[in-house]
Amino acid sequence: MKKNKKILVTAALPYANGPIHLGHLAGAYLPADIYVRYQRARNRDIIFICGSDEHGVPITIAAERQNVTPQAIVDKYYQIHKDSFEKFGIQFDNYSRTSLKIHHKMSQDIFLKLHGKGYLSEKTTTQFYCEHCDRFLADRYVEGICPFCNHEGARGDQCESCGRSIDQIELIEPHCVTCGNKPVIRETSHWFLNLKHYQHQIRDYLDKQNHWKENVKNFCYGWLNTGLEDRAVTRDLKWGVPVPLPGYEDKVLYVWFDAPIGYISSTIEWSQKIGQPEKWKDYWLDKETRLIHFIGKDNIVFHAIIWPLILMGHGDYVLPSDIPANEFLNLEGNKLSTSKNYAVWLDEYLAKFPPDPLRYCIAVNAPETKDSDFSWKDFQTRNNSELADILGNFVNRTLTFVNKNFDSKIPEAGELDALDQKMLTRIRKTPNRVGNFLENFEVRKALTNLMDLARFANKYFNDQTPWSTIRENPEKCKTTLNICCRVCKSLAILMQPFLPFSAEKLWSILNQEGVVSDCQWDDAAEADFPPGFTINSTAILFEKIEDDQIQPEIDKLKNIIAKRSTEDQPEVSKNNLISYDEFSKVQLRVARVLEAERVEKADKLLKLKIELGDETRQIVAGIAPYYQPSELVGKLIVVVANLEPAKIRGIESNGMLLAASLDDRSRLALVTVDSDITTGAKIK
RNA sequence: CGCGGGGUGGAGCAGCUGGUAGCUCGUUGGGCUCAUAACCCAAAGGCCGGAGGUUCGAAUCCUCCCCCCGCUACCA
Repeated sequence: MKKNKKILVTAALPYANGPIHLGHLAGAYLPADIYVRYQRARNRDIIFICGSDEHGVPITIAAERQNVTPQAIVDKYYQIHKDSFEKFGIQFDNYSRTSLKIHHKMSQDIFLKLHGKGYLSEKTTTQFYCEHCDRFLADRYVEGICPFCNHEGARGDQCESCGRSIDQIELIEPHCVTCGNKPVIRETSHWFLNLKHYQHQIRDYLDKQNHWKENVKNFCYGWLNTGLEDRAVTRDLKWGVPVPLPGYEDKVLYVWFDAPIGYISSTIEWSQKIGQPEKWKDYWLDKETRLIHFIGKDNIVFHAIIWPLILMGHGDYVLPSDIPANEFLNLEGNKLSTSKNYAVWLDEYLAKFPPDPLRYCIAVNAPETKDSDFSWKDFQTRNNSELADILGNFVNRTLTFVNKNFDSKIPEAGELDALDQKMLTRIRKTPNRVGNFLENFEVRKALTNLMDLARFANKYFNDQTPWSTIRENPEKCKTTLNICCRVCKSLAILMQPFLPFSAEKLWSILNQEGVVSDCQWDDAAEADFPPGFTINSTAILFEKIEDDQIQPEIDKLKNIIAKRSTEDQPEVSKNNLISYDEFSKVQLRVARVLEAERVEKADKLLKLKIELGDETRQIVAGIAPYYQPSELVGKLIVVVANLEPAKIRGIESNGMLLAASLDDRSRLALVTVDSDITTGAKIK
C-alpha cells in the first residue's frame, strides 16, 4: 500500500444495551486496536473511530422493563463501554454516541440526499397499532398466542416456546406489551432502500475488492446471488433519529441505517474536539483514504453491501476499502449468548485479571479464518507457558543478570561471534516481518513472529552461557548481555500494539524516556543503548495464573449450561402427579403408517399418512434424523388421536406420534405395539 | 432441505497458486542452573474425514459421500 495514504479505521459501534464480551473484542475491537497502534508506530496518518449505537427497539424495551428512560439505559452502557475499552487499552481517537445532535443531523442529511436522488421508495404495509398507547407496535412490543403451538405470551417476532418466527399479524388474541390492550391493524408507510434496483452497482463494487478476505466476499456473493430485497429504513418508533419528511413526524430512521453513519458523525465530533472542525473532510471526502471497517461476521451484510450502497447513493464519501471481518469466538466450545448470560464480560474480567493476557490469548487465537474457541484452561496455559515462561522470563533473566553482575549498567559489546551475529540479524528482521503480517490483518502470525524472537533469544542466552563466561570470559559475557538487552528493548517496541501495558512496564524498567507508544516501529530493528546506560530494577512482567483463579470462571460457565438444559424441560422435571381424569383426556390409538415422505426444506420433519381405524390421517413428525421414510411404512405406531390440528411448515398435522428419546436427543425410538392389532385400537 | 465455514499427531492450529507433513502447548528422556520449578536439546506420536479421478507425483486440483458448527428451520 502507499505509505502516505490516510487511513480511517472504524470498529463496529457496540449496541448500548449490554456490556462488552470476549466475542466483541475478538471480532472487531482488539484486531482494530492492534492494527491502529502498529500504524501509529509507523507514523501513518491514521484515526480510529468508534462510539455506541444507542437507538432501536431493544433499548426501548430494556428501558420500559427497568422503568427508566431509554436515555438512562444508553447513558449507563455508554459509560460502561467507554470505561471497559479504556481499561483494556483500546485507544480510540474518538468514542462518540449516536444519540448526539451532530449524529442526528448527519443521518437526516444523508437520508434526504438518498431520498432526493431516488435511492429510496415509499411503501405501505400493515402493522398492529395500539390505540391506547397511540403508537405502532414493533414486533417485540406485541404478544399473543402462538398460532402454531398455542403458547401464550409469544412475541410478534418469534415464539419462545416453539421457536418459530411469526408475522405479528398472525398472533391469536394479540395484546400490547405495555398496556395490555388489543391492538388494531392499521396501514403504515415506510421508506425502503432500493437494494433490488441497485444490486448490480453493488456487485460491480464487490468485484473490484480483490484484496478482501475470501469469507467476506463469498458471504456477500451468496446474498447477491439469491437476490436482494428492498429494506425499510424507517420505523414507527419514537426513540431514534426523526425522519425529516412531512407526514413522518412520528417515525424514526431504522437503527441499522443510522448506525454506520455514526462513523462519520463520530469523526466530525473528533475534529471539533481537536479544534479543527473541517478536519474530518480530509478523511471522508478524500477518495484516496483507506476506509477500514473492523467488524464481526454478523455485520458483513451491512458493511459490505448496504453501507456501500448508502455511500454510493450519497456520492461524496469514500467507500470502504477493507472489511477484515472476523468469524466468531466460542467459549469453552459453546456459542456466546448475551441473552443467556453465557459470556465472559469484559468489565468482570478486568476486575480480576490484567488486560494483556487476555489481549494475547484472543489475538494469538483470533477467529481470522474460522470460528475459534476461548477456554480458560487455554488462557491459563498461554499466559503461563508463553507470556510468562518465554517472553517474561527472557526479559527477567536478562535484566536480573545485568542488575546483579553489572551493577545495572548495560555492558558494551565486544567482538561478535557467529551466534551474536545471528541474534542481531534476527532483531533487525523481526520488525518488518511482524509489520507485514499486520498490514495484511494477520494478527496471529504477527504475534507468533514476535514470540519467536523471544524464543530465539532464550536459545541464544542458553547457548552463550553467560553464567559461565562471566568468570571465564568476561568480554564475551558482556557482549551477550548487551545483545540480550537490545532484544528486550526491541521486544518492548514490538509488543506495544499487542501488549501495551506490559510494553510500557518494560519500557520503564529499561529506563527509557516517554512511552513506547510514541516510539517508532523501525527503532526496534536496532534498539541499542548509549554506553554505560543504567536500567532500573526488574519487576515481573507477567504473573502466573493459578488453577484456583480460573476454576471459578469455568464452574460459572458450566452452571449456566447446566441450568439452561434443565430449564428447557420444566414440565417434565416437576414430576407432578395428575388425576385419572386428566390422563383419560388423552386418546392414544394404534395406527399404521401408510406413506412417509420428507418435508421439503425441513431437516427434521416427515409427513406421514396413517391408517387409524376407518379413517386416514396426515401427521407431521420430527423424526427425520432417526428414521428413513421407507422403513416406517407398514409400522404400527401409537398416536395421540385427539390432539388439536396444527400447521407445521404449512402442512396440516392431525395428531402426534409417540416416541421415546434421550434428553440430548442423541437417540429416539418410536413407540410401537407388541403384536399386530387392528388400527384405531385404543390404548389405556 | 438451502446457504456459509470446517474436518491435519493428545489439545489448539498452520500448510491448501501440487513434489517425501509443520508450529505452539502437552508427554517422555537428557542437559543447564542466569531466570517466574523458568530455559536449552532430543525422542515418541499423524496412512492430512471416506471413496473415486486428474497428474510422473495431492493434505493441497475435480467428483461423490460421511461427519461437525453457524444461519435458516425444526412439535418427542
